[in-house]
Amino acid sequence: VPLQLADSTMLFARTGAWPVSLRRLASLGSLTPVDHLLVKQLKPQTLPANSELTRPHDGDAPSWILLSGWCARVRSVGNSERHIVHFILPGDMIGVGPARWAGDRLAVVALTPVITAEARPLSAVVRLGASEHTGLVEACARAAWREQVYCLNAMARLGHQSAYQRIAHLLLELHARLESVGLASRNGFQAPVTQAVLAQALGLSLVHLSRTLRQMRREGAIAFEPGRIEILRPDALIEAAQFPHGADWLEGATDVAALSRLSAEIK
Amino acid sequence: VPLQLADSTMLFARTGAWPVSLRRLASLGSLTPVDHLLVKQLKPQTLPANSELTRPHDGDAPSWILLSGWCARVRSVGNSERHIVHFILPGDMIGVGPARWAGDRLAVVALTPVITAEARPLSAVVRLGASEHTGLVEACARAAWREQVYCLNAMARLGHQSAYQRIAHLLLELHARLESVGLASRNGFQAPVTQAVLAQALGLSLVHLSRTLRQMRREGAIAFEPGRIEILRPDALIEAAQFPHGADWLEGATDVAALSRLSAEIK
DNA sequence: CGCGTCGTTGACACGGCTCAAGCTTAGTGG
DNA sequence: CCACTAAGCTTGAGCCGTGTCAACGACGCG
Repeated sequence: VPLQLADSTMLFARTGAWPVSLRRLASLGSLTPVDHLLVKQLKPQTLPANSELTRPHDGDAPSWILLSGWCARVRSVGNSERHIVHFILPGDMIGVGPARWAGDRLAVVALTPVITAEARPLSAVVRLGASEHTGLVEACARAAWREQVYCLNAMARLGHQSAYQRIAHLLLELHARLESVGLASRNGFQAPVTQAVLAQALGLSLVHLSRTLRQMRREGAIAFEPGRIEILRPDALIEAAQFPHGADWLEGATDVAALSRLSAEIK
Repeated sequence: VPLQLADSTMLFARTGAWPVSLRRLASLGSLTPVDHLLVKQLKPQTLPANSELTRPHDGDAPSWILLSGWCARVRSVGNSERHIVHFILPGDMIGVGPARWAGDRLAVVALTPVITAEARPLSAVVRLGASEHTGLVEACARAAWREQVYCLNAMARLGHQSAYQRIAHLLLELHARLESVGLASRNGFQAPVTQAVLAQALGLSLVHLSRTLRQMRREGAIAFEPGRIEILRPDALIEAAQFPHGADWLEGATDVAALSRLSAEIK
């Protein structure tokens, strides 16, 4: 686990600040220099693993922007079982955005030590929808949108896929998400979480998850060491996953015609 | 299946019009007489089963309000398997509301013959957020909220529950939803869908669903005939379900203290 | 009457869970 | 520096929940 943290904080220190969050926002909407300043002025702080960033029924939920480490939205079901609804990765925001949705009411916990920033100013701007920040507002709206898409993906995984398929799909999704903020190499990424955590997100038992991961490794589809995962044969995983893992398939502004034209050109 | 339809249309004819939808909206926000008129002026129409009310990537998705029959948001995963994300019941709206969320991009199909009304005028009013319609706007926002809660419930079911538990939870949820619009008796409701449909929503095979339903009947927990389900021992189902089935647990405006006071008074 | 859909039931295979043990690694305190 | 411990991962054995395949009956419809 410390591997990833070190990595992340190094990046954090090296580039000055905010590379992840700005990269994320910029990929979702066009930011002005003022927007950049707005984000950069937020004060980062570190929190230990297992901190609760948000409680289930928080009156006015705090707003955060995650700079390093992984979090998860969780819901406890039954006796002491916790269900991970979806992961929150560096660059993601928590409770920021104009459109609140039901998932916002679920608790958010830090799965690792994290670096976050209180994003109240950002949230306020976005909620006002100031006209000089349309790019920023749009970026936040899209971020919220994606969060929901990841939930829908999780549903499809849980409802209709085998362990192997679920794992394949989740790994591809995580890779795509991390890649979009520059935290993944071409075919690998740091995954600073325990297998138990992945199991909770996939609705599998720890033992079976471990077994299936090993099978994937045996087949040469993936490789992994503690804290890091390599996707050796993306095609194999995509084949197994059976449905799109990016967030684009439900992207707000894209239309079908354009998409099919695009895919035709690629072929 | 015709049982339920006859029932519903009779209700529809008897009470003049719109009892379901108005009841639903009124339960979510306080409506003015003008709001009532606005809803009543929508023109109802009937559509056959399996109609697609919304396609996956519809440019400007149409708005509907469902008056009779059941619909579902579906997503196809893999080869020819369709996943039912959640059910849309009489009184529910489709594509109405200020806050669009990702689920809106999924296709909606009619599971039965349905009576719907094009709700474009309603949608327009809500999207403008006219100040003389705050109650209506709030009602729509809450409706959208609930839709999301039902998705989250589905996730928890799929991720961490056995067949028996999933069925128990879904039945309770459906009962609660139908009861809130006056379409359920104290312990039963019309369920005009095939077991295959329930299986798709629960992520179970048709055969196993059938078996488990029969087991529940054998135990005296439920009773059913084609098109209708009775919950004979709610306590048994609640015990099995293990987590709340109503939409209240995540309700936007309510605070915990008020809720606990309320439940204390009831006892 | 024949047909298709829906529900039911049985037999069987298999995926995934549970229990349990053993292994590595890192952290802790003597 | 070396036990000692705890956390995480792996592996095996066995069981049970579910999926699959297949056959059948009931019902509604043309």
